[in-house]
Amino acid sequence: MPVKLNLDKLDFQIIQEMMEDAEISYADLGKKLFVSGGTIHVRIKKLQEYGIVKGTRLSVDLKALGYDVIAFIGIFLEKSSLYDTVAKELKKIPEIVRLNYTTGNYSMFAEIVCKDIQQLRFVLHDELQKIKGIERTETFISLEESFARNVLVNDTAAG
Amino acid sequence: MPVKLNLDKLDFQIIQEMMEDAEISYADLGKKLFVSGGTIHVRIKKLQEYGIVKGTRLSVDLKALGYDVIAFIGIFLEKSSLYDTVAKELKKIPEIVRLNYTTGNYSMFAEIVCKDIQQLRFVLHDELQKIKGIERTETFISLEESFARNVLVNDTAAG
DNA sequence: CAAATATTTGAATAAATATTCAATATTTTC
DNA sequence: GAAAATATTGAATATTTATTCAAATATTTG
Repeated sequence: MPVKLNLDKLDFQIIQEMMEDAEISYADLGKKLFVSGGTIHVRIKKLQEYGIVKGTRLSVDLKALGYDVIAFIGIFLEKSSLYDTVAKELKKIPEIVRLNYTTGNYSMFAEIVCKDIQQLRFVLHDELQKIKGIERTETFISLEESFARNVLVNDTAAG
Repeated sequence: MPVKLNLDKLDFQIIQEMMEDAEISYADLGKKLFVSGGTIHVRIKKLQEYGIVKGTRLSVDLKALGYDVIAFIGIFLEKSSLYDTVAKELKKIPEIVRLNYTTGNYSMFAEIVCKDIQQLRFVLHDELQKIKGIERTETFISLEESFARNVLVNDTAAG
């Protein structure tokens, strides 16, 4: 059972700012939000205790590293009861970075990151086809990412 | 023109580790990767100069904040030339956190994060429908996220 | 509205950690 | 394979920044 959350505007502002840039110091963030560094400290400690804040991650330019190809894959299963076993197999493919069980047309929805179309072709054709229970797949290759951002967090009806 | 990258195994190991946890100190990361803290320092400086490393982001438990509903939206446009104007309109909707221009069935592919089904309904029905140029949409609500992780980076045919 | 409780402030301090750098080791070049 | 160039080491240092805490403020409660 989660602790009853009682977050105010400042908590959400801290989260929003640090989702963009976690390197900012408590003092500087305090200046930005018109409170003292001590208050930022107390709030972040609270957010960590609540389990809302779960550390920081390095932001990396994957394109610059050569990971140019992003695609989405809609997956049709032979039987939806096969979800767990197929998910387990998909997890073994490192190029697949995300998998969701979805309503609608597809049984599951995957995101894949590759270095080039050859690698994508290999995963789709050689690896996915081997997995028992997948009926067929539909691939949507991203030609351009228009934007990717964080959700705007606030306290309307939260917690 | 990007600087010719010359990244070795250690660079990729540093990136991989810090994509999971950016709070680790140079000394500790050095221990983990069997080099000195000084070497980690030099490598990270290089990665920053290359523009590969772009700061750190706070990792937040959105579910705990009440953002329970994730959905994917396939969007059909009346004419694919309308992409830019529609993208601009979609960017104004804060619940839409990501938009890709894709090959395949749909013209564009969006991801949306909401607090509840009511909010999702509102965005789909009241906001998306208002946008000129959208023919129709297909929504896939995530019932479960099986996994979400970073791609495995390495130097095969990189940079 | 007074008392009790909780929160914020801001400066002092402690702690952590990035940075520096001479010595050493490794790799590359000719 | 010797010389030159480059990279690593690891300890010393400087710097940053989290942490602490008493006083001041603000908020809640009966």
